[in-house]
Amino acid sequence: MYSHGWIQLPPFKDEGANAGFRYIDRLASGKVVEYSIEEFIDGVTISTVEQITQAEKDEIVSKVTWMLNLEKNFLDFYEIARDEPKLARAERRAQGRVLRSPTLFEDVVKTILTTNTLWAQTIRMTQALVNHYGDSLPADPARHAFPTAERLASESEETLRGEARLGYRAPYILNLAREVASGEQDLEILKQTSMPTIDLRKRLMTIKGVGPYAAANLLNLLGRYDYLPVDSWALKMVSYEWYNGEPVGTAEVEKEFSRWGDWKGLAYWFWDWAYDHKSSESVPS
DNA sequence: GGTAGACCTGGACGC
DNA sequence: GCGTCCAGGTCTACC
Repeated sequence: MYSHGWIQLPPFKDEGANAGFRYIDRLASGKVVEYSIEEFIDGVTISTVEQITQAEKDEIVSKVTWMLNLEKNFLDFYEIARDEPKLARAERRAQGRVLRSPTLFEDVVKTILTTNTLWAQTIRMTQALVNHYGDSLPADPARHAFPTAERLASESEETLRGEARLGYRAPYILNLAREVASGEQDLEILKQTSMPTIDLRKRLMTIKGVGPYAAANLLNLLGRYDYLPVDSWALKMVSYEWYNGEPVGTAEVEKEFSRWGDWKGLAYWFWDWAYDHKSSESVPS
């Protein structure tokens, strides 16, 4: 849940340590509900305030299973991580799962909003999209679900720039929304595809606004861990981990994690970075 | 296939 | 108060 920042992006709502999280969702029926997810013995519990049908219940269970990647087994990763002190805590903490949105459309939009900006801006832009274009939660109309592709597709680039302040990302988001809404782009099928990772990466990079970093981030979310989302943060971490703070490039990041093969992404994601420990004494935060 | 320059935004910083 | 820089990159034009 806390392994990356998604929990901070609406319509997720963090309920605090040991209290799980909430998510406002527009179901296939069009009904907008909020569900709470809490850890339970050997699993999670899901609860809603709203009255829902059996079909809606099944839909929510299916979505939460995807969001928490509950069907994934990480034993192979733990096996190779045990001998690496920097990863030894992963098994103890049951790490490996990375929170994701119910739809890949939402995760692609959010990933594009992480590029070339500060995290605070990513939160602000996501909040703006949700507030302006997401369907209201009937029980609390001030709160909203994530906007559908159809809703975003109906907006103009100027509106997305002016209202949501997406800047140059506005045409990327609009283009994606229109392709998904028209059926030209089927992102949901990519969740279960068996195509090789290299081909899936190429497919993701056909989306305007999705480059090497964004594609690798999305591949990790899709459970493909053989590419690294190398961004400025990764360069900084690797620099302080192995190069005494000297500037490094993508090649150095790739080199340091190459030995983890198909688990590269998870090794990177859950690495116990030296930078975190010494940041307060030697590195400006 | 590699590289330079432009791109929205808003907070931090220096003056 | 103002100008500059830059941040969890990507696209396009050009070579």
